[in-house]
Amino acid sequence: MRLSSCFMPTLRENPAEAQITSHRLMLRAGLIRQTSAGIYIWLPLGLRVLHKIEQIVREEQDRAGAQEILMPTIQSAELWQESGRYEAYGKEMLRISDRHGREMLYGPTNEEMVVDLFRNDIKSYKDLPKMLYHIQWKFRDEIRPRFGIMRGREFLMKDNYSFDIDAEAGRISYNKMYVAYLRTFARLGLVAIPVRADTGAIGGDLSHEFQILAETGESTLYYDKAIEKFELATLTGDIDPDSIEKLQSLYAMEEEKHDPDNCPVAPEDLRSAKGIEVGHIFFFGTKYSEPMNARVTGPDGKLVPVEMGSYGIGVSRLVGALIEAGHDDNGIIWPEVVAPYKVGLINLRLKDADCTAACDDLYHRLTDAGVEVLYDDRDMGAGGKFADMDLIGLPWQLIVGPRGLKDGMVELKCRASGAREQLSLEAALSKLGA
RNA sequence: CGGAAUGUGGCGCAGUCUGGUAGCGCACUUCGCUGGGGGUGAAGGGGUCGCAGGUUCGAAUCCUGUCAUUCCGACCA
Repeated sequence: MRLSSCFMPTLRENPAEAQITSHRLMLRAGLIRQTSAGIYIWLPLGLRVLHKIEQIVREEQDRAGAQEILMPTIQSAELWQESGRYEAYGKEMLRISDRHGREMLYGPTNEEMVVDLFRNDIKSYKDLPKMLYHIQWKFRDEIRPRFGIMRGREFLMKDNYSFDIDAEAGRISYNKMYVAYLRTFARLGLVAIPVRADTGAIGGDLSHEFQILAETGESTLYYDKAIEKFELATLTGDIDPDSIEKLQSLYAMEEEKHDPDNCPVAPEDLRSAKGIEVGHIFFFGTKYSEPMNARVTGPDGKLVPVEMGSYGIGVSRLVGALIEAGHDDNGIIWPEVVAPYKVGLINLRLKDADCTAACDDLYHRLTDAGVEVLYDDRDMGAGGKFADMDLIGLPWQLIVGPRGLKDGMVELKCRASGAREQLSLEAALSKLGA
C-alpha cells in the first residue's frame, strides 16, 4: 500500500479525551475514531490489526474442534424472557423495538440464541460433543465506557458455546478451550495468567479469567511463578489432561481475593503483576438448557438437559491490550503476527529519481513476494516520516535515501529493539523474506 | 447511578472573572529555499465560541435550561 493514497490520519498531539496509553496511541496512529461514548469507527490500519487478531483467534478455535457460525447482532426479546434474563440483565442491555412494536435487543451475548439453535436441531447424545462459536459485534450499555476500545459499549467478541452429555464431558470441553486460550494469547506474543474467577451474570460453578500482563493493567494479580513456565510449554504443543489439572490448581488471584497471610505460595515463588482481562471461560452446566428445555436423548433413552459452557475473548479489547503491552515513548510496537504491515518502506527523497526508482523497485519486489509493505511515498521531510513510522509501529522500517543509495546501501531498522543495519538492497530483500 | 470537570476552525489551547463583534501553535492551500528524526520564508483559506432560551444598545463572556464528552467509584470481553 502506498501511503500517499492511504487513509491514515495520524495526530501529532494527544487528543484531550484520551487518558490511557492505548487509547491515545490508537487515536494518534489513526487506528480508530470515536463517534460517541464507547463507540468507534475502525480505520484501515486498525481494521487490519483487528482482522489479524480475529484470524488467530479463529484458527485456535478451529484447532480445538469448534465450528464457526455467525449469529445476528439483533435478537428477539422472547428468548431472553424464556431464560429469565430479559429482566435480570437490566439497563446494560440495549432494548429496541421494530416497526411492529416487537421488543428486540442488540445482543450483549448469545447463550439464549445458541441454545435455541441447539434444541431445534440436536436431539441425541450421538451428536455430542459440539462447540459452536462466532465472532460478532456485541453491545453492552456500560454505565461508564472508558479507556477507548478497552471498555467500549460496542465491541467485537469471540464467543464459543460447548454442549456435552454430562458434566465430565463438559469439563473436557472446558479444558480444550482453556488450552486454546493459552495458545491464542501465546501466539499473539502475550503472557496470559488464568485466574480463577467468579461466574457473575453468566452463572455456573467453574470459571477462569485470562489476564494479559501489562504494566498499565487495571487489576493486580498474585500468582505462582510456576504458571509462567507452564505457559511456555503451550507454545510448542498440546497439554495433556494431567498437566491442565495441575496448571489449574496453581495459585492465581486478583488482589481483592488475595490474602497475604493465608497464601499457599511461598513468598519467593509468588509474583505480583498488573493484568488486563481479555478472556473469560465458564462452565455453567444446565443453567440455560434447563429453563429453555434443551435436552438430548441419552444412551439409556432418557432425556437429559445438555451440559454447557461459554467462552469469550474480547477481540477488539485485545488490540488495546497489545498496545498496552507493547509500546514506547514514540508509539506502538506491534508483534509481527498482528502488525498492519510487516515493513514500512521509507522513501526519504521522493524528488530524487534514483531514490524513488529504487524504492519503487523494492516495493514491487517485496509485494510480489507476498511481504506486506506500507510504502511511505509522501513528499515531505524525513522527520515526519520517521515519527509516523515509529508511531504506527510496523516491525521493520526499510529506510532508503540518496546518501546510502550512492553506495548501494539501505537501512533496515527493527522497531522493537531499535537496532539498525546497513545492507545492500539484495541483502535487505532477503532478510525481509523476498 | 453517586462525585468532579470540560465543550471556542481538523487537533492542542488562550480569551470568560472585569460584556464591545474571536486569537495563538500545529495541521491545510499556493509559491520558493531545503532535504537522514516533525526545517524555513512569503502569501492564503477555514470557526454565528455544543445547543436553546433570557438579560443588555451590544453576549464566547452574565443568568436559566438542555445535550455531549472526559475523569474518580460500583460492573464487565
